[in-house]
Amino acid sequence: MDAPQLTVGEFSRLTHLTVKTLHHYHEVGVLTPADVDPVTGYRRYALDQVEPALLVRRLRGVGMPVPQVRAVLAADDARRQALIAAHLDDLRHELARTAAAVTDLQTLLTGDARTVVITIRDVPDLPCVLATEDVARDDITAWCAATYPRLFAAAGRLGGAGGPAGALYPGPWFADGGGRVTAFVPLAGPRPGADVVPGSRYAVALHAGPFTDLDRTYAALGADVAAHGTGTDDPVREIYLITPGDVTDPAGLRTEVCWPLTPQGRQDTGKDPSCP
Amino acid sequence: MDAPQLTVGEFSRLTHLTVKTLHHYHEVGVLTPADVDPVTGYRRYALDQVEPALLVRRLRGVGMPVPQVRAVLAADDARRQALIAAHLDDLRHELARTAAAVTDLQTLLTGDARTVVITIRDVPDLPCVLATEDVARDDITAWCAATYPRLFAAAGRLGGAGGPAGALYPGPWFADGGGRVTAFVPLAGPRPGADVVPGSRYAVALHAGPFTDLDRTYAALGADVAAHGTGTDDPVREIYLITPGDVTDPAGLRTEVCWPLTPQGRQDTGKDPSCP
DNA sequence: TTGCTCCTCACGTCACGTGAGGTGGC
DNA sequence: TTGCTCCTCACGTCACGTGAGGTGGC
Repeated sequence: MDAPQLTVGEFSRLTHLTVKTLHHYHEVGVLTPADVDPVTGYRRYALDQVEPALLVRRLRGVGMPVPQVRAVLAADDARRQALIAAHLDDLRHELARTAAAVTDLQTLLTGDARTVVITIRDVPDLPCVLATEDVARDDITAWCAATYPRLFAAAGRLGGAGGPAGALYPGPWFADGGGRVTAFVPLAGPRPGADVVPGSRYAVALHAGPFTDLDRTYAALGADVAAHGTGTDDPVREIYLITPGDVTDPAGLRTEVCWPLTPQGRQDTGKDPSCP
Repeated sequence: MDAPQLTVGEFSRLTHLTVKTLHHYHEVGVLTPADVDPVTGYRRYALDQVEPALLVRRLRGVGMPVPQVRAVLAADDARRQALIAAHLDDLRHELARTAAAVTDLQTLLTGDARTVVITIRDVPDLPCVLATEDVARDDITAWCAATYPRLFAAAGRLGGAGGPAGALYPGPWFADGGGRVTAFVPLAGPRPGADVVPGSRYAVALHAGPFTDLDRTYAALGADVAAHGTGTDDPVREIYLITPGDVTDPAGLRTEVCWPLTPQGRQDTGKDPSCP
């Protein structure tokens, strides 16, 4: 007796996947019918394809991308567990990101911390250890998490860090959704042959809170500079006074945003609240 | 003195929206530049467009669809609050859905409740109040929540309900992602002129747990029927023994799934555990 | 034979991203 | 004048959904 096979319609009834979805899964190789009639093109599914189909439905239901679903189906049990666990971890991160985004939105709506104090500061050339790389906007957090420990370790071997770490973001970085970034850690003393982050005159604002909110400070700062017409196209400098390594609550983070000015622009205000 | 205007690149630096994103928002009318040079096509943004841009970034960050974002920007303060609150509510529902999907996945993986007991039952014609409508799969939960209270109220006026409510899902319903559904509530006594849900022989399985897991029971039932070759293309019947109105934990739900058989098919098993 | 199921294109959706190829402004 | 910024198509991505137009099986 032949093992019974199912048409797409019947298979769809068992699995609650639409026919169009089954066509799609056939096309991309996620659920290939046990049999395809070479003349009519009719798809035939075997009963033992029902179980994988239920799994596919659930994996897609938790947002796993189709290529990963295919990988899960092809994997043995141990690897299957690992792939699924990894995706659930991605889900948790995504959830945390969304929660943070809701907080950001509410912060904006309630108008908390709207006052941004802008000071003018001349920053000298800074001997540093630094790293420059092409980084996409989406990868910047992971890149920083990997890079700064390395830089601090290197600085330690050269006499220790001489101040908070920072980074340089060229003008087009945000416009392009990524690009060349420079991360640096200043050295405690002058060091012959060390890299140097060039000084400049800056309009500086202190950003309190999560990085996702940085655009608020950028906006206030950039709008002020635009209104005065004294900006340049040099990179923006960020200085990380209190970092995710120092506090667990993102609300505790402190970052200085430094917008480059022409040397002939506004005068150094001397009194800089964040640099007493 | 002219109010300073910003090029896309500059505006992008202030708002952290990419140039491509700003082009897109221009095209779809979310953020229209204050000025567009008629000859070069150059976009110019005003400083007071920075604030709406920050809002757009946050609304998109919490997943609000672009048309809704446009509506928020166009709305006055009260309506704006309402639209945002409504979306955050959508987000919460989506979150609950995902959490349930994770549970479903884990249930499948641990293999809990895999044993499905199948019985054969002859169901007689049933006098009912019923509602038939075209419903998409995504809308089915909301439709049921709206329809059953109405049906129970109607049954009450006709002498009360004579058993648990149910529904008929035609064969192609799942294949097509929706279609004509019939929801019914049986009447306590015979009632001249009342609608009748026609009886049939069914293979019946009791589904314990959330509706999102129903495919598991459909699969077991449909596979069994396919293996015996005694199925028909009549609608599947669901019977809601314990409904979301009865319990808060979806794990407590009890639903009978009835797969139609030919009258000459397998015999009524007589002893039906869920119908003592 | 009727009507349902099945088939294959081909295009639409959503919110942008990715080049290609060309021009404007300092 | 060079090089950067800006522009407009046109097409790609992702996971299907939506018809159109036609054929197979009971």
